[in-house]
Amino acid sequence: MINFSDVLKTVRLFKGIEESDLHPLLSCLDAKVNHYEKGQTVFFNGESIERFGIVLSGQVQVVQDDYFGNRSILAKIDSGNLFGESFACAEIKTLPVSVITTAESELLFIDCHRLAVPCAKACGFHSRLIQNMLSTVSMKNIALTQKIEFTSKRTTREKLLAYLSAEAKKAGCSRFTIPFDRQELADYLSVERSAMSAELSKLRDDGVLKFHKNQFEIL
Amino acid sequence: MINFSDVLKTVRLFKGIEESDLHPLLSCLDAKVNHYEKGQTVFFNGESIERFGIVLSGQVQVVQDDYFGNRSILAKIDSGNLFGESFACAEIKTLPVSVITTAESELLFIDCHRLAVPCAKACGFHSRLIQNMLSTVSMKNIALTQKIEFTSKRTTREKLLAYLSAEAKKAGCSRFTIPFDRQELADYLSVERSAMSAELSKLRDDGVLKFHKNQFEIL
DNA sequence: GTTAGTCTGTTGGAATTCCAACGGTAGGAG
DNA sequence: CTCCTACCGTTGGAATTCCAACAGACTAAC
Repeated sequence: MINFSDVLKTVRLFKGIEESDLHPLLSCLDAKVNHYEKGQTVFFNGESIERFGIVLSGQVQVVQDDYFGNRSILAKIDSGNLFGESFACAEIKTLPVSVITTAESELLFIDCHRLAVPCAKACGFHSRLIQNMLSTVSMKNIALTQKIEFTSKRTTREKLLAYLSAEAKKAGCSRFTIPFDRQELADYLSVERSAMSAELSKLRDDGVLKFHKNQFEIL
Repeated sequence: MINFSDVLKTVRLFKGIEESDLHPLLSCLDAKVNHYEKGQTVFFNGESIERFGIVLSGQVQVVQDDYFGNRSILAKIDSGNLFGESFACAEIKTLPVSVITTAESELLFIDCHRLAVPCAKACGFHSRLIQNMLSTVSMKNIALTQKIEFTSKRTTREKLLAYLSAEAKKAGCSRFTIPFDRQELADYLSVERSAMSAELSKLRDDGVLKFHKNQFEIL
């Protein structure tokens, strides 16, 4: 295994684990690194996976083909991030998606069972790792639930207000900065950018909020 | 602890664990049962929780109040099901929701850390429990992701086709039965029931699908 | 059989969103 | 400075959805 420690440090799953402990941990987990060329398929639709992946370099995409053959991109996974962990952990029999590389990539694979079952040596990192894994999946869960709350509103105005008020609540302040530009926000809320811009202006004119670029204030 | 074994058997988190092993397991986890009257608050918005709950009898609701004070119901949790597990596992500092009882209830509480860290006795159920927990949270994750795929489509027609084709794929057959009535399906897809009904009829007239009640066939 | 209640499909007008196109502004490159 | 590009707001007509109301089919209770 080449030296990927600078990437591994940034992986949330390994948070709280000393850099010096990473190597023994990975061999304990029987982790394996594979090299992929651009455009290769990592996980095939329909197969059953027991390992999930971590992108060490390059990028992968999670894609889905529907009944009619239309392909849609569900996620782009960059260096330092996990993919397939939900499917591996949920012990899904047939993968409903495919994972393909969009660039030459180094990918690390870890067996979900190995992670969940304490090893014979009872190494001390294991419980930390398990907590991190649970935390990672749970946080994704919370983020997804929140997104659904926003997007399930019927009008653009309500979606915006739901999102912005949540951000204000999170910031604990009526003034806050959002991490999206307009196009990204529109995509996140599943609305049209121009219609959203118009609605933002309307909200401003109605005296509900002020904004400048990514800075917002609810009045 | 009174005899709740008939409920506990049905809890997914304990799948694969012998009924006779449940009692020692629960005491190993330091699980506690509390009684609540109807309308009591179990978890308060803003607090930090380390335990999640399992409904043994009665019902709880997960509710959220937005910036403007409007309350919305995020979930109704019946007997045998978990609540708060994502927040407890993700180690969220301030709970963004409240949990309240909608009926007189018996609730079981389990510490997330206790669950993730192998106990001193190294009891054999632990790794099974951890796998079940990971599996439970991951499955919820997958379900949420799928729902977002459907609802993020722009038109009712596309939402319907995305959902129905996914059901067909899941069933492995162009004929299948859905678990919703019309109103529930409309709520799930975040569209208007009547508009959805109209669109279903249009899809039938266009020769794309057939249906009778909850039975559908894609042509 | 009658009645009440629930579920589903239909319809028409009001409201909203989509879509494409355009203009303005800010920032970077040459 | 000028050109170029990216981002944002605006606008108007087309398309879609929402909303309320109603009618038919079915079920359960009496």
